[in-house]
Amino acid sequence: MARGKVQLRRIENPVHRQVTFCKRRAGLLKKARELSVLCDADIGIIIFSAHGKLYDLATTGTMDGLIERYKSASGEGVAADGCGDQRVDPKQEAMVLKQEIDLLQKGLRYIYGNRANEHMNVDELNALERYLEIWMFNIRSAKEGMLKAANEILQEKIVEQHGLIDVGMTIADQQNGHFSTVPLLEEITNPLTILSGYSTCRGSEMGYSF
Amino acid sequence: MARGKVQLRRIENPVHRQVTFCKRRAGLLKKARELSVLCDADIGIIIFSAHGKLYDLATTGTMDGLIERYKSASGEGVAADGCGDQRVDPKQEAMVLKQEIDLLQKGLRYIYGNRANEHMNVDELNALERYLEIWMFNIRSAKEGMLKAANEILQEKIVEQHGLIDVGMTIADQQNGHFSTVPLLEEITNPLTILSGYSTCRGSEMGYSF
DNA sequence: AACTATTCATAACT
DNA sequence: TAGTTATGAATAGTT
Repeated sequence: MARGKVQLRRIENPVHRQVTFCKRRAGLLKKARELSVLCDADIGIIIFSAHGKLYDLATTGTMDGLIERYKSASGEGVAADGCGDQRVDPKQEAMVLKQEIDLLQKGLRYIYGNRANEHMNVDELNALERYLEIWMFNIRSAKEGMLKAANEILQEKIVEQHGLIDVGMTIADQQNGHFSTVPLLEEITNPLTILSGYSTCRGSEMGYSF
Repeated sequence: MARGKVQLRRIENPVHRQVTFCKRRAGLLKKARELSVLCDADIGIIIFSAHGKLYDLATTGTMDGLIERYKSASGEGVAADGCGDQRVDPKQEAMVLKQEIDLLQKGLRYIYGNRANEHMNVDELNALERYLEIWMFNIRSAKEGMLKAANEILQEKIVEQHGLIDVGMTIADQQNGHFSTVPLLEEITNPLTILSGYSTCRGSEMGYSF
């Protein structure tokens, strides 16, 4: 690296070794966070110092979530795959879901809990923000779908009862919350698919008015 | 890096992203091996690519061994809180938090899971949306706070170094993610208090620019 | 896959 | 323990 090429062997001087450990550990975690953000990867790192102290990083959710995902992914092996690209393995999707929940719980603890015990860096905050934007988009889509369904039912009833077509718009109040029994939209495309790679999602930019 | 500074955000071009993923993944694993040898540390790395493919490294023994060690090492000492935040009844706040998490988990299952088994009515969707807006507001506030703190530090350094007051705005890059060690804002007013009853929260309306 | 111009990480030093 | 600097490494864009 600097001021002399490094030999790839254990540093004998304990002081030098400790200093190098701190610096390189920070560098390694930084690199991991960068890779995670740049390439949309989920990364977990576990480091035990020579004296047994634990340092860890999970770029997505929690380490436990990543470990579970690791166990299911590595257990199956690559061997008997056969069938080509099944786009979504339900098991892995469940793992991703768990990670998202973990991240959100961490965010909640951070926001409402004892802040001294929680540390979220900018990367984690950005990831959480991205999830929240996606979820909000879905929720608003769902509400809009319920509104449309309700209006269609209203239209049908009006046509039945009056024997003519209502030329005006029938708009149910979006805020009145009385559609509890209306079935939910059957298909809301998974935003992680259709929106993957988007960075900012505002309702107005999506053509919706909320 | 090289030939132009990299922006710390997801690489949009899939080809570039894939190439960078391969290069940086190799670099990360190399750094981990070096740290392990130089400083006598035991390191495990788990990487899931954006498409779910697993890459891993265990510098000592197996990943499973490291995971076991991680679980026993990290399992200790989350319990004793003691010094809580006295402004609100901790018990009640915990209940509220749990309810929020339950609602969010339900929302997640609805969005990503088997929709047939989940039923959310408009009231629940509205409540969830409100929570998401509040959380997003908090997240953005937190990010802005970190940005301000970073800028203050930069300002101090500039003043120190040049012995005069900088009249321009110093804006740190919000995306570079290098504020991990900046202490988080001590006070973010609880939005459930200040924002209760608000219906729509847009960054632009709050005077923030994201 | 190989090549560089650059930026980045860091070993030695303070 | 923290900050600076000279130098080696990593890598983004390119071929």
